[in-house]
Amino acid sequence: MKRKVTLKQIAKELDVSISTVSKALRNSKEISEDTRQKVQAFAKLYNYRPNNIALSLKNRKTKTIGIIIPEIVHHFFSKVIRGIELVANKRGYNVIVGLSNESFSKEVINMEMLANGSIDGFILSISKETLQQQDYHHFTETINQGMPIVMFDRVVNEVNCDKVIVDDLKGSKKAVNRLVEKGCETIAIITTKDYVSVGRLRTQGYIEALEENNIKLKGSLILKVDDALVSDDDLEFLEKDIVTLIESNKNIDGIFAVNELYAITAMKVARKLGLRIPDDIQVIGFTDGVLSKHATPSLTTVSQHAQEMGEKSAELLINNLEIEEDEDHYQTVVIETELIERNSTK
Amino acid sequence: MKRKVTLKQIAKELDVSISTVSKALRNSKEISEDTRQKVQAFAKLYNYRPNNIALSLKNRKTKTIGIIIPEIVHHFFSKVIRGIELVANKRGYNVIVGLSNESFSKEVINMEMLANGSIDGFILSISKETLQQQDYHHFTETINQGMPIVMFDRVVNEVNCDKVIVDDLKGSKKAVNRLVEKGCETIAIITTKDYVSVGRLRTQGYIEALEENNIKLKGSLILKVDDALVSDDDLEFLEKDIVTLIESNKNIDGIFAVNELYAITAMKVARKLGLRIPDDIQVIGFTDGVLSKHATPSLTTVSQHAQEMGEKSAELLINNLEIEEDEDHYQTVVIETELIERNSTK
DNA sequence: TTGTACGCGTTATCAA
DNA sequence: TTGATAACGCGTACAA
Repeated sequence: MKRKVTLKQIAKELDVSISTVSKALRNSKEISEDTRQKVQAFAKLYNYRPNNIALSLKNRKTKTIGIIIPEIVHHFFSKVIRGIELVANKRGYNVIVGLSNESFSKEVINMEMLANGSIDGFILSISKETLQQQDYHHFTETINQGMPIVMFDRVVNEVNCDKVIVDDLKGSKKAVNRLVEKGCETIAIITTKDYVSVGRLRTQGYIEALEENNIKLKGSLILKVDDALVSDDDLEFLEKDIVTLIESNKNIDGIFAVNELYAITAMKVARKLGLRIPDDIQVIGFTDGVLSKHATPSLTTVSQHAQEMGEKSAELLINNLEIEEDEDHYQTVVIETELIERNSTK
Repeated sequence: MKRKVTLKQIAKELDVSISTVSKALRNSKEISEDTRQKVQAFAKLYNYRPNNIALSLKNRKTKTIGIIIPEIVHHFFSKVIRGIELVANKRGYNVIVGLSNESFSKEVINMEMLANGSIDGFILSISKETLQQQDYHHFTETINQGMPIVMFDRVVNEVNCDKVIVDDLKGSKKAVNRLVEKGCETIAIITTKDYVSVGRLRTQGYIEALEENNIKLKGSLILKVDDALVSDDDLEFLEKDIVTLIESNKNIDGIFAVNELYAITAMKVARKLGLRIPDDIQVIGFTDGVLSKHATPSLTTVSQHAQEMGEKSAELLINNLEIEEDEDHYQTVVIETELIERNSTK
């Protein structure tokens, strides 16, 4: 087993000083052609690579980005990671991932763990618990210590930093407008409780779209779900709620769901009730995941361009890191949504 | 903006030496109660945290695990990551993620990047390109340098290290046996080309199960797909292949597919051809992802226990890291599969 | 009880 | 052209 070699070992072996070796390897022309070649040959032979940790310590930067997300088993978040990783790698950065599991304390602990020198900056999406508690001190403290943060998707006005968001409002308006165009007159929405900001915005988009189309808003057409369908039981409750929704509004001909799972569950329930999609009811979802694509019928959906969000977030962070610029010049980038039409609409 | 404070700064501020501060913070009883309290109070006030990088350099260990996977936008892999992260965090480790994107060169580059001091060990699943080229020198070299590797799922005999695998053979036998039990007599398989080891093993399980049930093997019932359904075009080809499969074997009453996508595509095609599931054809897949659960009908599937694989991998690696034990004592842990019965079988 | 010195691996500065 | 030294931040053996 040949352990990693260090400058010191090479120096000892070749009987020169450490600094000579270092310079020779970096092609400094202070060093004679002769020793340079000798050193480089030796280094190559023993496959010398500078130790990242030592470099990090010396340079006071790690070339590593910390990602904190609520959940990794989720198409949206994994796509964002892919986007981040893509540009991070291209620009010579690594990516270290922490999961908050939607918990405030895990979010705090994870951030503290990484903030102590392991990374140069954060890209994160806020956990639900944090959003509920509205306690954002760990973010502001991190920023105050000079460590930049880029927030994506689940962001919050209280924290001053770069942000990358989806235009949820506009996206859901697009969806509802399309349903109207396709002839729907009674459009229901299946959404989350309001503390999830994206849910709130998408609900608002629904409301505004109806207004703009002069369709009267009806409270019974708005189904607010308790979110986080983790267990199968939750799913059953959702199904029952949807049954009620449809049965108490017999003339529903369009459903807009703020996520994929709500949408395909709605389709499933509708079909069970003998309704046909898209003939009797048209459905549009939000989020472009696997379920939408492979459901039968495939689901028309508002794509959030998750990977692009990741790419943009990484660009923002790295620019911030590398271009020592005026701080407080934070920007919020809005990623446009795109309506992907498939077979759940006419 | 108050930057992170170091021992040196505290020492200077309190007019004591650095080592006094260090000792005081670690509750060394060499230090007088008096100064200890003073130092700790100050440290708390300024929220002192030791710098991870400095610790890593000093201790020659980073408390960080490197994960290299082919693809993160994939239920199986993200679940494995979740498992790894879970036990890693519990044992005080962080997790750094590199994506090979199924490419040999990206796998090599990513590993080199991380191997130079950034991490203590690897958990990885081999990229397809690497499997095809059968070039495993980067793994053996890494191991030779004293950096442990745990491979999961896509493993290879040529490399000597800890491994965590699914019992693909037994899992697919379970599936096929179940189809037989449920009355199927003509069972087709949709699988990958043989260089993907899991595909090969699952195919083999299919063959053995048929033999054990005295069902004659028929070449035309084996559909080997070129894998990696990335584009929509690929998917169309797959659908056509399945159409051919079913139409040229009119009596097919069971399909075993080695992954989720193949399985639900098969269901889709079958339905298009006017066949009913599970009445006319029963289908079983492999991998327990979202598609299986939410498809209509929901898919009976062989669960791989991805999260458990991740947990086990992390345990193996960390044990290896922390218990300076006899090397060459590598083990291969087999995670049992579980048949989850849903509605695509009778 | 406190402080000095050293080493982890590297690079930069300055001296020889 | 080469080498010694300091510094990045920390912990610890040893000296005071």
